[in-house]
Amino acid sequence: MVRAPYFDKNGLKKGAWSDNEDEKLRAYIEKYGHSNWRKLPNLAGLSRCGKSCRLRWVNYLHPNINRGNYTDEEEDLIISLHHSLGNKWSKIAAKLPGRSDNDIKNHWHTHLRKRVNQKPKCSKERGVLKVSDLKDRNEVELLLSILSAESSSDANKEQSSPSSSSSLDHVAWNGYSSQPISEEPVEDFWSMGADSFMEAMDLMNNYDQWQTYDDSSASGDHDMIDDCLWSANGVLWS
DNA sequence: AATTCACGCAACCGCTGTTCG
DNA sequence: GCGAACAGCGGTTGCGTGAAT
Repeated sequence: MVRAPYFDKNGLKKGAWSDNEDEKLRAYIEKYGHSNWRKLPNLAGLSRCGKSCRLRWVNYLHPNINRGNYTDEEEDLIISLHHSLGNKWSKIAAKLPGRSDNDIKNHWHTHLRKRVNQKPKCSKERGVLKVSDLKDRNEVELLLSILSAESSSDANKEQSSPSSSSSLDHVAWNGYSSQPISEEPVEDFWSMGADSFMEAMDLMNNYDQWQTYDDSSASGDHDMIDDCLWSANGVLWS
């Protein structure tokens, strides 16, 4: 499953790690820490480069690493975070204790990407929200009030328990913008998201195509709406 | 039983950002 | 302010494994 071990031209070992190497690395770091990855291999008696040692420790040997199966909650969180952050695997990993960026990246490419690509545009399954559910502006505003309540309850949770993450801080309320906004405080985050959503809905009103979602002439705007709804579903049905 | 193929994941590579002298 | 050294990140690759034929 991994590359066969070999030595490069500098005499550094590459490829799969042996149990003996793992033990040496683990023992060294547990005793002395890893203040300097460059020097660590020599000090630990390993014929590896510092990069390789760091990667092995971070992705495999670190005591907090969770190598179990991903839960549905973790997968949903990754999907939401990916929607808002893009391929910022280290930032996503920071929200999932015990999971490394590499592990999440692999899981995304092998499992979740397919799942997201199969996301239903207008599915009735699981009560997924769809464009045709929103018959007029009043319903859009109703949706926003629901999401707003969700936002403030999350903000309260955040206050009472700082270590738990708010659900909204990982949901893509930038609507159709590709700009990452994860660093925004929750309030700004929400207001930016709501504006984007309303903007997209206004566009939809202008086209007067609430019930003709598949009209290809406005596909770009439909994509925007779709993104907003996908985000909304992330909040409503997670 | 043998072969082919797709998948999953550990590890590598190159680039960027940060720190330090 | 500048350049070298280092750490970290994200994209990609190599290969073992198991399912399919």
